[in-house]
Amino acid sequence: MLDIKFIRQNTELVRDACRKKQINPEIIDKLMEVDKKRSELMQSVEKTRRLKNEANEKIKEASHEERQKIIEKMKELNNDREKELQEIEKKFQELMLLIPNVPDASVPEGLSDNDNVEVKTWGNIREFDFPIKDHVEISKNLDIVDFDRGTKVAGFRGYFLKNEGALLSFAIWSLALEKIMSKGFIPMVAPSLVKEEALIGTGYLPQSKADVYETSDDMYLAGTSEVALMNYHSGEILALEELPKKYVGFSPCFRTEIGSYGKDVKGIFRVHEFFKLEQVILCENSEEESKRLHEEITRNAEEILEALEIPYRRVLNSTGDLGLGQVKKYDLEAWVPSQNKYRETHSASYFYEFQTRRLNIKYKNKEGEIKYAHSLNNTLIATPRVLMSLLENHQQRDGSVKIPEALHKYLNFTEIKPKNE
RNA sequence: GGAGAGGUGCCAGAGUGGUCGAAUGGGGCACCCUGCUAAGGUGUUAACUGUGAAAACGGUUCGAGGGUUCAAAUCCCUCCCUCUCCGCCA
Repeated sequence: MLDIKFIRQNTELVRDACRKKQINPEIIDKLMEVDKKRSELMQSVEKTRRLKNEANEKIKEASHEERQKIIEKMKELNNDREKELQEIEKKFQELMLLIPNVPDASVPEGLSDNDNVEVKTWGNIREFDFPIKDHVEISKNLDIVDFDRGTKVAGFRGYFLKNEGALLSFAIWSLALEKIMSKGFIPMVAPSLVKEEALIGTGYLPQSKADVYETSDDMYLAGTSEVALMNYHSGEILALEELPKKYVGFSPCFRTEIGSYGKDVKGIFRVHEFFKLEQVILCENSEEESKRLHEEITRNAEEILEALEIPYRRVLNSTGDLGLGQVKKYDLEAWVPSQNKYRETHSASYFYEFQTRRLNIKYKNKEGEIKYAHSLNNTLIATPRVLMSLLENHQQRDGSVKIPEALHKYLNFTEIKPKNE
């Protein structure tokens, strides 16, 4: 959510943000109209309230007769405008939730992820001197993912990680957790089952209702632990000394993947249920600080991919690929040999006050003023998605897969051999 | 699932229609005092928001929403949340 004062003063800027994020800019006109009405009504209503309050003061000390007189007078004050104000207020809030944050000037304009700009690549893309297999085939041969029984049990996009596949996941989590904790992140195991307000606070609702599972008792299954972690401090005023607050949350993540029915139907790339370690940061209300930490959390994730020896690239997302609240976003994309392209595995973004306004997360600055904090988040590692790249990039001629050295200390094997050839 | 209790300021906790933005205690902050010294005293200590250049002056907020009333922390309704006991359960 933006500050209405900011919108009033920068109406054209926000209108432009709508255009860039492909939101109908008419919403701004509507908002300004409602805002004007709201201000007028508010002033009128407050005037009436003032009269009432003054009368109340008098009544306290008035004699019986005076009292009756005042009461009669007060009865005549009509309250129609109160109702009107309430209705306008409701409309106002609804609109405010739909107003997008303004993208950073450095964000390239575009319509979709096709317009994202590559800003960095890392690692050498392997030249295979044998016919390569995709991760589905590899994992079947190694008996580390069971898709058939996965769909039998869990339906479309269901899967079981099995044997070394299961162990590999634990090893990756351990590696990632160890690395991020050495940087002062506080480890959290976060709820996935959350209340509606938690999703509104983070900006997933009301916009993206279709992407989220709703339970039979009106709870929701969050698609990321960002939701719970951001809500962790909702309604709080933090001390300056505790900022930046750095959390790494672990949780199962649920996504309906509505709108991508035909995409990535095979394998573990796009599933309804996965696990993720997520970085979430609350920091001071400073653009420089947000930008600095944004680079930092992006690097943190890159270091994990590097430890896993997976070639990747960093892209700067175009305006069309930004969420409602995001100011700027980098995606990390890991190399997938069988598809001969990079595929998204991480998403690092910052929001300025967009989320903290909704969640009411503040802190007291040096001057003692209460400010909204800034928020950022990034994937640290998501499984099983990253396994796709890991398995394919490290596959060997004989069908086995070599385990990257960084994981050895968490496992009692250094390669996975085919079990049924 | 059954039964009960409760949601008030940074915390604890009083308050059952106007004298309550809210007693009292604790904590925080400021100043003072000092041979009862990990002590004593005095004062102070909410957030949001409107008009305004500012000073200032208003408005809102006692879980949320609605209602009764000239007037609601206090009465009524709905919802949410928390806790306790029993049951069930990893």
